[in-house]
Amino acid sequence: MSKTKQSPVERRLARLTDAVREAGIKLTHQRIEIFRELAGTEEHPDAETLFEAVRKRMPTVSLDTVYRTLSTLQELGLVKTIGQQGGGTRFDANIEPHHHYVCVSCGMIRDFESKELNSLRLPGTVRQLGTILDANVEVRGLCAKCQGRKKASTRPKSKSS
Amino acid sequence: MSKTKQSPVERRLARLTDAVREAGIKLTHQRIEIFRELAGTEEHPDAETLFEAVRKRMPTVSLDTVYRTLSTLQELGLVKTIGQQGGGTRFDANIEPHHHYVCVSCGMIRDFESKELNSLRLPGTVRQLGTILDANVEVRGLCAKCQGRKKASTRPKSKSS
DNA sequence: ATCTAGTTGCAAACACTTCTTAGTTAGGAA
DNA sequence: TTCCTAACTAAGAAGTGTTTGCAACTAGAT
Repeated sequence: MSKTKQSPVERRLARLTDAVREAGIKLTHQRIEIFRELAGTEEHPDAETLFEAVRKRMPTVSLDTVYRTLSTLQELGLVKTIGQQGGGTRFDANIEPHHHYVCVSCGMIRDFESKELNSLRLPGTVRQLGTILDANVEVRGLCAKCQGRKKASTRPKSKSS
Repeated sequence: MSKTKQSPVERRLARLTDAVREAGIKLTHQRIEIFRELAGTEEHPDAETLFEAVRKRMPTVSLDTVYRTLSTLQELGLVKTIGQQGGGTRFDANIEPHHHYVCVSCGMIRDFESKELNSLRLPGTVRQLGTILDANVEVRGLCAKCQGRKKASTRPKSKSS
């Protein structure tokens, strides 16, 4: 229910307020500050970096809370992680250009080829960031096997409890 | 060991032999077996999985050798990792569809937008793997800042003493 | 067969993340 | 405002995934 024009950060903070209320959890200073910090940067920080930044304004905040809050924000769908989480680094002996399909449920990764995707037209803004070595596409979805499993377990779609 | 036609695995193993020789390092059983295992699977295993697999044939191999070998193979350019390695999980408060530019040197990540890339045409083979939730492009390169740094440090050694 | 630098196996260290316990603070409903 | 309790801090410990130090070993050259 935003009424006036807000900065991107304020808009995101408003979304936090809504989401927290809807989830029936508390809107604590820690949650606000941690999210504000993340929403206000383009640097995709890790937990430690975020902790140090928030600490400047809230000297008593603990690293543990940063981790817990990020986890909560993820459940609320307000925050995403970059790259895969959980499990270790995965290796690939295929050094030809190719793309990946990743199952969001079981983590399965499969290669696929596409000449078209090998030569994507990238927007000019990218070139301003630096040189381009390669570009690959990561498709995420639910693999055939996991679709079967989901169906079998007859689990109605529910939000995280 | 005398076969006329080579399987893809054998072809890759031949590349290993060459690369190892060229780099002036030793072609140990461990390196052969670890690489053979990785080159022979499409599953993009992690170090632990690879370790367990190699162990069946080489019961004395150790997990740290797997790690060290994978690192060596990476330096030789025979193996790649999927996703970012090193550092912790990185977070993103931008939940709109977007793409990433990643600097291979400093790890900097920047978002970029592209309507065109938001609606990529994916090959039909992908659909056979499972449902498609989203697809995003990851561009890797050397960011402007690191280009400057590289230039400065790669400068032909002028007489400085 | 001998030599030796590069490699390995083992254990221990390390980095990141999560969890435990216990005592305190503070959000927000009544 | 009062009260209930979720959420917090603190300090520690544990769980993963990865790296390192060191003595023993071995690939490959002589």
